[in-house]
Amino acid sequence: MAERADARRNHDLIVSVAAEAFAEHGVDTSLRDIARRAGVGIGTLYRHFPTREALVEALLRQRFDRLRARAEELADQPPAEALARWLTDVATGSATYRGLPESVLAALRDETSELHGSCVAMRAAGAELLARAQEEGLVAAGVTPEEVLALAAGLAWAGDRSGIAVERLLALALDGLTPRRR
Amino acid sequence: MAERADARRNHDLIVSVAAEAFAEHGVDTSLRDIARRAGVGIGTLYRHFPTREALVEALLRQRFDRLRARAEELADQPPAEALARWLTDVATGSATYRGLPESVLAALRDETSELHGSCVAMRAAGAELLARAQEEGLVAAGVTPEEVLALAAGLAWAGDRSGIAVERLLALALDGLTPRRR
DNA sequence: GAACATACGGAGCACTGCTCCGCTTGTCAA
DNA sequence: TTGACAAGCGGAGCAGTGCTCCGTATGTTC
Repeated sequence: MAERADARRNHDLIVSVAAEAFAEHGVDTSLRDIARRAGVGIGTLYRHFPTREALVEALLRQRFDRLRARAEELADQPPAEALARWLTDVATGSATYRGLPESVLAALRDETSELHGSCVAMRAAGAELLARAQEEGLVAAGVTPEEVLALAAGLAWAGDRSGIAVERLLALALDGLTPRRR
Repeated sequence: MAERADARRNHDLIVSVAAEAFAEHGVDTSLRDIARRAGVGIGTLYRHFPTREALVEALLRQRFDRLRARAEELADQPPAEALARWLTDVATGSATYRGLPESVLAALRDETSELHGSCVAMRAAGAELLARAQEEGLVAAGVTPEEVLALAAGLAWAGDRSGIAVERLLALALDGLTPRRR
């Protein structure tokens, strides 16, 4: 028996309402509230998304895919600029929903997560940019993609909490707070 | 009428149990649980600390005071090292309780907070270190104390979530990810 | 030892995440 | 068209949360 039409309709409805609610109140929004706003029962919401993470994942996957695509777009630009631009996109994009940076780091670590795959693909694309910058000596050799992503996520988090622009914090970290003695 | 002995006893008991519980499960630990572990009723806990923030504040104030003192200790060291050491202390100290970096940034912003005073004092002491580093051209002129603190808090947060050492992330930010073209 | 302000404890309210299950409803074969 | 039935729906219900309120107990003072 094929997928029922009402099920698909509800699925999409919940996703779109959740996107709105998350953007408005962060990823900790009450799921009951989302169900209410979508006009479905709480049971229906849980049928489609057994955990809150599952719902976040549905919204996060496309974000990861977009960031991967973005990294590939930037491949033909000068390494330093490409890396800086990409990290800015990562950080500012993470500020869409309050609580999202946490999900990003969680998805990277949790290998059983549905998201892990697309998250790893994104990281790999970013790693490419990082490697190119390192080849040209623009970034220290020992720096790993994980470190760079953690840095970006942390600054996205801090920007949200402090009211300081994420771009500013990222610029400080990229240029180095303390200029090199020369 | 003087303060009752049982009240003072309970107050101190709750604080010490809370410190333990926060260190173990983060600042979002159930307050009912803390009351239970302290052997007092939930009402008693709320009588002493009307909000969760009040309880966090009681634990945070001494931390701020210590960081202020630490900044003053470091005053006679070379500016760059002094700033780096102090920020390391800020960041690693923030990792004591999960959720603490958030409280730090919140206390800085919320001027009505009980904590605001000691938090501002700490910031001022840190600002001194920053200013000295800037005078010697070791840090770019436009960088503000708020930005530096937000950076440290964000990296403390990211370190906790990513499993990467806070010191490592801070070192990346201080040295600059992208070495200067010269 | 009496009087009384002060502090205590927990029942209770409105909320949360999540489960479970009786009742609909969409779908497809007859 | 109609019947059968899997699939999906909705919400009552459970255990937990933060927080309030108030009758009861207790430390303190005269």
